[in-house]
Amino acid sequence: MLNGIPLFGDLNASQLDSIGAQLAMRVYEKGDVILRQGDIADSLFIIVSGQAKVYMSDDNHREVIISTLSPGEFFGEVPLIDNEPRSASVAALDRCHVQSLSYKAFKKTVDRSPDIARRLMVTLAARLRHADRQIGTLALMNISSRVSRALLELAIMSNGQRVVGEPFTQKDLAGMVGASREMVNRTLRDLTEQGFIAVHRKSITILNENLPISF
Amino acid sequence: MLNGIPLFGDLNASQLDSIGAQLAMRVYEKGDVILRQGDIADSLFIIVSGQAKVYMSDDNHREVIISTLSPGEFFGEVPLIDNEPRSASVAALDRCHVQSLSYKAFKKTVDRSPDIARRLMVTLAARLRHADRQIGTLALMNISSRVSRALLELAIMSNGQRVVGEPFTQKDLAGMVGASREMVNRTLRDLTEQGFIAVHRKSITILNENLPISF
DNA sequence: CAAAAATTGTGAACTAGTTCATAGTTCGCT
DNA sequence: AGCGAACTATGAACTAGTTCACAATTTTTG
Repeated sequence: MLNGIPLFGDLNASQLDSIGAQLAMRVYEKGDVILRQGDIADSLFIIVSGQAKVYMSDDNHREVIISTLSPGEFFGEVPLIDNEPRSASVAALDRCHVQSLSYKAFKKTVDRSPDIARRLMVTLAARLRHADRQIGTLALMNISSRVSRALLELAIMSNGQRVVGEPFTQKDLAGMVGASREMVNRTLRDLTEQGFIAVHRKSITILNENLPISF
Repeated sequence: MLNGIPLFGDLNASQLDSIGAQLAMRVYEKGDVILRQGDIADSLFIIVSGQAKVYMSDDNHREVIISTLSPGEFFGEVPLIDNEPRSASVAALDRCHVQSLSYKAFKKTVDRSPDIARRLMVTLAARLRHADRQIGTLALMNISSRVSRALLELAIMSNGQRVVGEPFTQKDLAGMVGASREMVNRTLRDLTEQGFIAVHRKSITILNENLPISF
């Protein structure tokens, strides 16, 4: 969602080999924290399978989800650029296979393939756009519109229908739109009653693209 | 605030000359729109004097201020990277002198001085951190905390005191914290009564760094 | 300097959203 | 298959914040 460009997409075989030697693969179970806000950083991560959430939380267990990550996406790159501690935490939404690459190794790779620097920049730009839109949404829209917007953003095509499937719970949705879990529940009920969506088990199907988003 | 690194800080004289030839200076009066959300972009801007706001607005005249820009800072660079339309508008908060540089010319410059690409990236990273923090603030904190946070962020040292001066009105502050103007007014009154700040004319002095920011 | 425009200040009514409490469901596990 | 944990659902009481209305003050402009 954040960015469809695989970071090491079309390197040649020997380039991939030399990176491959530096990559370490790890498996995280649902709920496992992959990296933590405030930590000193020295590596970058790439999601191979599963999904993860980027989030910040406050003293009292409340949490905002800043974005979600899907296979092919990388994260943890910002401290590489500015040498500051990690600005958010990342945790697995379901079982994840994640590769890590030390900044040291990554910098070497960038030197060999300046095209990767460009991809990094395109990704940063996409994230910035996304974040700014989110700020606008939080500041200007009511909860029902924010939920609608989140659904449209999370939905993927499946059998010709837009569906928001696992691993997203109502609590996750609440974290994404900055609202209580109860309000998300009531909004989903209303959208269902109005025929915009259908909820089955853990998946939500969008029946009508024109979800009510009002300012 | 977003970034103190001047974009063309230490180019040599001939490099600066060749950019200089491409720069166009313009003056904008308070309130003038410098660029507009949705526009196709072909240039980058650098603030020489004055301050500007980056904002998004909805159908009904409500507006969120995403960030403010001070002399030395540049803006409008995101479409250069991803070729998408402008994601926000920028308007002058007071009289501004702004230089514009076409993407074409900028790209040429980047080729000559790869260090500029690095600075661009550092700025993007800073903006992303700032935006993410803002998302967290909007989603997790109450208005009084958001106002306190904004004051601390906007304050500059002046005669050994932290002061938020012109050109910020209560309406601007409201846009920055995603709240109504009235609530900002009431919060400022409360903070004054509690001895945290002092308001004189259009400037706010912070008397006690420990403004009440609670989650 | 006077009139107009913008900004600030505040009370009162309203409303969107939270929080709490509690029950019903589904999930995951041994 | 059965039990505990997590998730979903919903009503009711509460509260933070909005909106409206209007007055007072400050700033801008002819």
